[in-house]
Amino acid sequence: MGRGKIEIKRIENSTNRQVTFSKRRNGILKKAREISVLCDAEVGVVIFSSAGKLYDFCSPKTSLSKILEKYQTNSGKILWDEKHKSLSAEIERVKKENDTMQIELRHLKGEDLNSLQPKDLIMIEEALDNGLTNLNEKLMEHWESHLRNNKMLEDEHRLLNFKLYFQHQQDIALSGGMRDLELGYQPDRDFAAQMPITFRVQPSHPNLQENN
Amino acid sequence: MGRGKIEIKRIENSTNRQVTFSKRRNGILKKAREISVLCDAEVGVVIFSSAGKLYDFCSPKTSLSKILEKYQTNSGKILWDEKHKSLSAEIERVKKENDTMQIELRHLKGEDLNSLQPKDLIMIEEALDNGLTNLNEKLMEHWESHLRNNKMLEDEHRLLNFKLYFQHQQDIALSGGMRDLELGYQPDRDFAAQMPITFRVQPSHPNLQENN
DNA sequence: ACCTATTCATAATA
DNA sequence: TTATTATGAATAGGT
Repeated sequence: MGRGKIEIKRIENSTNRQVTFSKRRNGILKKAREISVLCDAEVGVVIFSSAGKLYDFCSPKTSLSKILEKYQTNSGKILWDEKHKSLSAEIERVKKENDTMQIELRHLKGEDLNSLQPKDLIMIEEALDNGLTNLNEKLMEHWESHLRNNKMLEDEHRLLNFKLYFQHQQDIALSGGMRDLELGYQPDRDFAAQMPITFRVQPSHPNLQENN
Repeated sequence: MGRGKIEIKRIENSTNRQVTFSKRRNGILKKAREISVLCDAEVGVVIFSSAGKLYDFCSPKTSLSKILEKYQTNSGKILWDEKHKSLSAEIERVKKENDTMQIELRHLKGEDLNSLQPKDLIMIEEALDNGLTNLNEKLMEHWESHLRNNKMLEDEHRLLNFKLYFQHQQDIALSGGMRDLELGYQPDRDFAAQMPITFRVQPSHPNLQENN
């Protein structure tokens, strides 16, 4: 097209090359715009001149990012930079770790045991036993601390009662009047109900039986 | 260019649209190739048809990756931003899941219990109990299957012995000779040592005591 | 897919 | 760079 046919090979004359680039570049970008409108296509064009100047087109209602993402999923080619690879690898790694833990958790909860050999089952059992031991130790600490606190409260309570009583007697002595003393220590009857299951003696926790 | 001028707007007739797409797509890709050769330009084109089919061109001696990397440094636009974000979010999500499981695992193993309240400890304990129950059930299955197999072997053994003995007696009867019968069933004395820890009766597994 | 009248893009030129 | 224009290329519509 033009005053003469040309061969498709590098234009040696730099000026001509530049002019041709300018014209054809516009031509391509125009065509890209047209096809995207006419045919409802998603188009992305990126052009660098030999001088390194950038020109680009992207069909409306989308973005180069989106087009390129689609390109990757569609072509299987990977356009990503190193950062992406490392991110993907990281995901892969963490997901694997996740799976391993998932399985271990299931096993500890007594699920998905069918594929395991007795040897493995016994290892899990030992882990569970161990966990229970540690757990009971910790619960015992809590319990003892609870008892200690309770004892302190009780002592304090008694002391207050004593003081009030003493005051009362003093009042009586001073005024000759008579009042009911309504205060008095009352143990918490609901306490047993708050006691953790662990400490209600039951056959499933012989260690605690021994500790009792 | 064609039998008539057309307006640049979406072609409603689907067949026409498809045909036009096909023609113009080829046109663009050809132009892209030509400008890259004629003008020594770097060109990348990605086109998706409305049906989602992918066509692309990339100038020789380079790659879409390289062109796009250059695009980013040159334009300042970050094509990967969205992808980056989604990947990072994915990592974040999976790592969080990981941490949760990590903590749960530790707790089940009786580690890092200091921050927990008795209520939480009891929940963990119930999970462990549950796990142990399931586990023991599974081990019991293995054990019983083991015993069954053993019984079958034993029965077979007895049968063989009986047959051999019978044969022996026949031989004696027939030959009048005398031979020692050296075969006989002997129980496996080491078997107890192979018995998994679970089944050796011990105070830590009262359920099994009951099952015995 | 092929045909071709027509429009469009552009090479040469200024 | 831009404008002009002759020419070849691209393609719309039809088969």
